[in-house]
Amino acid sequence: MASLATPAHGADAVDAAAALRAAGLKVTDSRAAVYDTLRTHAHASAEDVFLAIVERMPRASRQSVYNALGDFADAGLVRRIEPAGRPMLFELRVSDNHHHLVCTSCGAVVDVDCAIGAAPCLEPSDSHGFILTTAEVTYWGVCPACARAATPPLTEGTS
Amino acid sequence: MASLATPAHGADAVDAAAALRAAGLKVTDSRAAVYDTLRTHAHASAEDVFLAIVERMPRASRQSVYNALGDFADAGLVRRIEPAGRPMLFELRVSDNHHHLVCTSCGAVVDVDCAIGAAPCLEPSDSHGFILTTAEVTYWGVCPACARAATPPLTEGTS
DNA sequence: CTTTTGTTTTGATTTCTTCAAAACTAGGTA
DNA sequence: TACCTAGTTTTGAAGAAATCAAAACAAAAG
Repeated sequence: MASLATPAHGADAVDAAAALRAAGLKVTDSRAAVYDTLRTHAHASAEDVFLAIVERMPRASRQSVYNALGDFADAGLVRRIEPAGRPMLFELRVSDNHHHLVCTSCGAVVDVDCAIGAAPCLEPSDSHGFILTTAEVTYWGVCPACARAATPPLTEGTS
Repeated sequence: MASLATPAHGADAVDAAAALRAAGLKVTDSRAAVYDTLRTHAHASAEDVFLAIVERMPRASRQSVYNALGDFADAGLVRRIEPAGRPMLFELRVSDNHHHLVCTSCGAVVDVDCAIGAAPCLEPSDSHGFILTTAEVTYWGVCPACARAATPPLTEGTS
């Protein structure tokens, strides 16, 4: 195995750099690491990202993660979601109108495509004069894993 | 004017007390005040409620407002909404499935009835095995007042 | 009136996010 | 290549919102 031209995550690094440059952002190791983390961890919080990158980059700081995520969001590279009662989450999927399913028990988040047709929920019954920009749909429920965990062991209870 | 049987907000107080009792909650001045505040201030934050009642009840505390609002929510007397990036808001309108329009500029919140039919957004394209309980729709836009304020004075600019 | 259960107060604490300024570095320029 | 400069990262502190905990207190029942 050639020890020179093939760093473990070479391809990723290149892609992240390209994506950052395309968005008009200066490329740094820190930003590339944040970007790559979002590729493997959909719906990651700032803390999640920090914990993921601090292993490889011991000098990374939470603040730089917040900076990077904020810059990405401003540049349209990332979408920020904030389910009630939970820290912000970030995702790379930005070019479509999709919604989220959130587990009330563990906070797990899953993407869902828009329910009916293209953008159904974008038209409220009465806009009250607001100039609308987006419609956000959040489905709340219990994920399969939590539902299973919550169900009694089945050795007693249901007769 | 009879000084005895007609306290300024007697009717309200009675109604609030009745509502609290009906929900199985002990009736206190503090709770009644919180409840009444929600009747006049739809979509109030805990701080809003506190500021509203502290005028009449100088000894009121933020904590008791949080307690009351939490208890109300648990009892189904109140609905809690948490628009991204803003403090929680509370509303008395609980017995229907309605959604919210939030101003990205000033945070103003307005109720909107469900867009299509009864509960359209309650059915995602794929529930991913989740046991769904609610679907929450938030429309984001700029309210009339903020739109007006943001528009240049119209004495120069548009020719 | 007394008791009991639950509420309010007080004050501290936690969690998440943002602010600010000094040290540093990517990318352009001579 | 060496330098400059705008922009980034670090460090540490501060802020906002909500929650926790225990002692003082009050509503409703007996």
